[in-house]
Amino acid sequence: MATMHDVARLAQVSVSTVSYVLTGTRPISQATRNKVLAAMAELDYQPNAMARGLASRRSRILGLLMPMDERGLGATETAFVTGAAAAASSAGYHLVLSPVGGGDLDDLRRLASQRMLDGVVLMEVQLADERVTVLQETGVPLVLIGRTADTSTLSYVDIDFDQTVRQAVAHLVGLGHRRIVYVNHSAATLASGYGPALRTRDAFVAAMTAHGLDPVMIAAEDSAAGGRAALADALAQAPELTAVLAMNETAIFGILGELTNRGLSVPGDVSVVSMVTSPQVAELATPALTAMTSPGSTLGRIAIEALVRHLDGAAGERHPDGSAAERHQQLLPCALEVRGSTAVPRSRRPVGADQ
Amino acid sequence: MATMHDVARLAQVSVSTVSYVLTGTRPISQATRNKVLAAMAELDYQPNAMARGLASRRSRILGLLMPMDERGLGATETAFVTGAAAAASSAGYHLVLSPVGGGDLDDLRRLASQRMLDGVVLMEVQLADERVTVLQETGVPLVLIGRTADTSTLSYVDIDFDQTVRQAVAHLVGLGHRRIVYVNHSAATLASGYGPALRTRDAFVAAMTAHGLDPVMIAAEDSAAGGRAALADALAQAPELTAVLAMNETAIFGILGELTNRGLSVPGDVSVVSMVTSPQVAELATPALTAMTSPGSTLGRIAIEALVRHLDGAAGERHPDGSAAERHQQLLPCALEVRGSTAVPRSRRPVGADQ
DNA sequence: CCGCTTAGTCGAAACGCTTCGACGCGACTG
DNA sequence: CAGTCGCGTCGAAGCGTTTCGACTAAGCGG
Repeated sequence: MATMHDVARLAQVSVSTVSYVLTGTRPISQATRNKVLAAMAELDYQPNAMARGLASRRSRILGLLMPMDERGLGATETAFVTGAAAAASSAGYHLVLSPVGGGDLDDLRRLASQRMLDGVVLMEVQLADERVTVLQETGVPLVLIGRTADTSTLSYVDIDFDQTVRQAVAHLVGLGHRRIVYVNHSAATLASGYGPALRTRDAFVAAMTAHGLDPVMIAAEDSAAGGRAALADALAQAPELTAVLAMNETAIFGILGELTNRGLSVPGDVSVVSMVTSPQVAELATPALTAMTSPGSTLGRIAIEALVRHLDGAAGERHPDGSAAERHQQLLPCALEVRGSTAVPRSRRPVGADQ
Repeated sequence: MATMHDVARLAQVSVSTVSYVLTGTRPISQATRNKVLAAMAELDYQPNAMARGLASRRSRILGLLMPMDERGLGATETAFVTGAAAAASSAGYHLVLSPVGGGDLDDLRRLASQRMLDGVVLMEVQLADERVTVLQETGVPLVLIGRTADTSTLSYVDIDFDQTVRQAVAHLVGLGHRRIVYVNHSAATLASGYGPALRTRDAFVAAMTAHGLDPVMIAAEDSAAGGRAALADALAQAPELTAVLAMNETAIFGILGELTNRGLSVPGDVSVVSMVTSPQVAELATPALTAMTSPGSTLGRIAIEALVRHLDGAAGERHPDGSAAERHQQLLPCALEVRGSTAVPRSRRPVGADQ
């Protein structure tokens, strides 16, 4: 493994000159630069990341902290990751994913305070999230995907749930649906303060009320069985329903299965819209699902760009008022993609009327 | 940020003593150890990962290189990652995931040769995989998930596809099925040398032949539409089929949809077995799929353990014959989990006979 | 023609840790 | 009782960079 000394010796310049060629911190004449570059190529020189990190006090590594549960990562999350990785790479940073679970807060603290990460993007943020506190204590620059309850001091990028729900409801109402049921995540998830679940709930109530309609909501476990149970609940509470709006990407397959079991066709008898769903998953169903597609990779890119701007700009760009850091706060809506699972309701008669 | 010097001064010992307390490289008396520990606690000392890495020439970071395509990560891959992370953590290593795509071989080379990673686990290995070559050139210890064509010089852990297919076929044949169609990945995937696709294909031919049956195989695109097309193909080639064995986790939903469309019930008319599938995905279908469950987290754990053994044992444990490294090569079968999608065939008459 | 800036380069001091050789000392050994 | 050994500790030399101050030579306005 060649070091900078070797390069310097071969190019007959000092070590610092080699460093300047590499980092561009000071001007170097074209002739010298060429000599150095040639030496590097000849020795197949690669800078040692550790030494560089130690001396410069920055690792050029960004962490993406993603809780990995049994469910796996949907295409949405994957798009997010690839978007973030691409953005990091083009800004000259490496992106590493750390699969920190719920329990290992200590592990998280250690990772952050060992100065191995220049900055961190935190996914799946809860309204009250201990991880945010831990990370803030360590002083690592931080961008959230999602929002905590108090957003005032933090940078975040999140889906505009309000707008997304409003658009979904408008689509269904526009088709003529009046009786729409919203299937959310489980009661436990709601109780735990999962932002998307809470925000979409509120947005649904608001949107339906605005249309003069009655908002019916059901909580469903994140499983096919949960979806089946939720549909049963829904039909019990609102036998005349003609449309289902589902936030729960996992439960939706159970919902579809149960509809078939009960002899109800999609979209003939019941229209279904899936929220925050990737095209890939939407296409898995038969018929393919009309869905609100999440802006996954854009979200990832924006988060990283905000973080990098903060890091690279940290030098002198403070506000006139003396406030330390720029906050970046942004919401992106999901896009409506109409596929085969929504249609004009067959009739205004309650679907259960002929039973 | 407190440094080791601060700790040493506060504890009134030398810097090296503090280091020995931390690393356990040399014996330290209990009294001294306590003084040092107390000082660390008081200063909230955290060792600087970069300095440590520079001095010791090891980062205690392991890389998990996972290609992330649009499809997303299934529960199988997720289980793998969590298993690996847990194993790494309990061996005192950090595990970072790097979402290296196909194109960035240079990026990969840079990452590996900057001595930031002590070792690497490579996922989704192709039979002829350039990444393996690149990584071997850099001299980074390497464990594969999957196998290249020539396995002689490499460590790997992989699914025992032969055994898995044999077991799946045995299950169906045991129920009385004679006409079984195997739905593989796409022709393009096969042509690209994707090991699992090729190995299962060969294993299926062998298993069917052993039972005196005719192996019918269909390639399907990784999408629901691909699955629908594949089923149409299958019925054209073997109208009397009573069972489908599918390797393609994505296409399987299309297969199920198309069966329903054609008025064929599962498992009444056709039994379906999904290969290398997680319980979570299997439960999404209605009825839940009989599946060969992949040993995800075990696979991850074993891979990391092999890597760590290599790294920690690297000191003197060479073979008597002088060969440098121990190779770890292991295959794990998937476990058959019978759910609702398989049953005794309704009759021996071709399913298409009444058309 | 003189001082001043600026481009281009060098040498040396960090950065925060590990590790090696050395040393003092009490406990064995013969 | 001298010689050995191993435990516990120290000081110093790196590890491979970045970065800062200093120096030289050239360019320029007055």
